[in-house]
Amino acid sequence: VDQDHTVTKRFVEKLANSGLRSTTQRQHVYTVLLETTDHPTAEDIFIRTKQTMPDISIATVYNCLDALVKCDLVRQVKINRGATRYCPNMREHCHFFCEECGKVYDVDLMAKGVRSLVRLPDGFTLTQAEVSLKGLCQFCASVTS
Amino acid sequence: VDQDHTVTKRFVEKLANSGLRSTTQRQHVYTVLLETTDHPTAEDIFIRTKQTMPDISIATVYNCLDALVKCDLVRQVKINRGATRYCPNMREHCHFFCEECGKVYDVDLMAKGVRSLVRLPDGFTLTQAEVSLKGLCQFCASVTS
DNA sequence: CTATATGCAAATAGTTTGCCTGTTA
DNA sequence: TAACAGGCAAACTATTTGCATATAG
Repeated sequence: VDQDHTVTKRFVEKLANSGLRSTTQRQHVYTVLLETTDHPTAEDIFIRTKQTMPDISIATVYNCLDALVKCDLVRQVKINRGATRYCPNMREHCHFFCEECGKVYDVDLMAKGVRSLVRLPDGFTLTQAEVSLKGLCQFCASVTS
Repeated sequence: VDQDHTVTKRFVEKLANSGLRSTTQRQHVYTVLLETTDHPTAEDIFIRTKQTMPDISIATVYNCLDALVKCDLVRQVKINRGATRYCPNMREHCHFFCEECGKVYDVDLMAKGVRSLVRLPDGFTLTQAEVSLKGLCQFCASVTS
């Protein structure tokens, strides 16, 4: 529908702003990400993207993800020592990692935002801030061990 | 000196609290970490630890780091898509990653702390919070490209 | 003593690279 | 029609595992 057209236009513009091109592969990868609620790894995204685009390669998935990160359509989420995860939600929020079940949850931040917390030394320039939390999710916490 | 004795005692206790043993290797790895100002990777730590303990293996370094993280003597720092880094500074602070030179800087947080920023959903239990920042350090920012 | 930790080497992720071909603006 | 992006396979880097031996409590 029309929403689709808008997304596509924004998509092309965002990429162009960073000197990057809109390609079929980048569109598919982004679509896959928008459909996820979990925070998939490059491998997860590769598998899901192959459903609509069987010939895509893992190297291209990495390339697409790098492009989407560079133009601020997607952000990387690093939590444990495993694979990097990706998140298409660019609104300010943070990630909660459950140490028991391994799930990653989006958690809202209070109004003031991350920047209010930090006093950068003179001359430092901030482009991105990320907050990540660890603990037990409501389900795992209730299973008192 | 006496400080040494104190550190060792705290070290043994911290490990014991988590049901872990104090070993020569864990002591050396921790000592190496305490001597660093940068935020070394497991590989960096391996190389430095070999200077005082030539027979240590990389698998043991990972084991030691996991043990030190588990008993809260050390924290992991994950920033880019490369190797995990380690930090022996457990006071509340965050990490600034310079996108140009790749250095990691410690940055203080304001008094309120990270927890004031976050409203966890009911039933969630928080054990650790980490803030990481990206941008340009004062040196790289001044070299306007 | 015995559970826990180490050393080694090989296995397994996770990510990047190079080179040639295809596609976008 | 350039410059940029994709496909493939191989290279590389980061981390984990299994098993025999050593060591801490």
